[in-house]
Amino acid sequence: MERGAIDVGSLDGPFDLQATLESGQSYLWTREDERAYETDGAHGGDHTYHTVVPPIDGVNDQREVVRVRQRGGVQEGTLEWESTTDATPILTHLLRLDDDLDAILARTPDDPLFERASEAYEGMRLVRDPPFSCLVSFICSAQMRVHRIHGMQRRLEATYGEPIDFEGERYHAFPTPKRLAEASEAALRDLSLGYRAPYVKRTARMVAEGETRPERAADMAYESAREWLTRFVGVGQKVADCVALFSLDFLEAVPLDTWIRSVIADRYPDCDRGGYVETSRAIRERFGGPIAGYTQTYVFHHLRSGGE
DNA sequence: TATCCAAGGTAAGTT
DNA sequence: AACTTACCTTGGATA
Repeated sequence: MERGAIDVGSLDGPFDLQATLESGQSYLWTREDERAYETDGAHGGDHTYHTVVPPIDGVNDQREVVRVRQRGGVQEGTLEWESTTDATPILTHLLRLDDDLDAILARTPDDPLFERASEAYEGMRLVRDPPFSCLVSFICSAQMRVHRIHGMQRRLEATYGEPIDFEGERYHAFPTPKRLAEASEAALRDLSLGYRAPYVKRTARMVAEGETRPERAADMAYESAREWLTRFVGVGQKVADCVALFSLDFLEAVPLDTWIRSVIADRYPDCDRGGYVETSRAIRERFGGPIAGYTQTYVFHHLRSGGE
């Protein structure tokens, strides 16, 4: 067992672990003192979270357990971690601690809605989820509430994920493409995936059989990447944007979900161009171009947690 | 207590 | 290419 701490003050800009992990971006972490995230706008808490990380190119070369909590605030606090390995590079990768948040926020729009959102969730960062897990979790997100999406991922892990024992506890990795491809549709439905069950199975099979992998979109231009990602079953433009933004480093991606669409209708009607592609371009420009995805995530979380 | 409805959409079938 | 519709499940609202 290794343990360590990351000094938040050493980062470029603040960091809020709870706001980052409970803002509906990632469904791959579990809060230890809670069955499921309430996600009612919580931030600044000192809860402990854990995840099991798959091998990530240039970061770690085997599965690792990581537990982390934040102490002492979003400006000068520390991130205390325990892991099967040195978790500093892993956390830096997964939680985008390498982003210069001050510089990014300086590029967001001068807009009252965004001002309120960024004040309410100071230190919220985007995540950088592992691609396959991100893809599956957002396929599951269709027409589903946030805490239920989270529950589906936990059941997938418990049922099909490789177990790893750490400090007397048993953790489960996210299932491999092979395991999900081998699962029966009925078994996946038993985990309450509903009509998403065959989507997950077929997408997993595409990856397991080596046909293609979501990572391949990372080297493409943004709009090409989004279009390309829709080849996976259960992935349309919106889910493709989520994978682009929350996993593949396309910070310009703005997923057009029902919340953002209602914001567009209410506050930026000139950006509603009818189709996804054109509306996406317009709102991306309004939200800050290259960092529009950061703006989207603050606005989304703010609205979803009751702000207006 | 029973019923109804909508939830971070997508695929497949029509016009 | 643009427009409908069906699709699993279930917590929370309404009667």
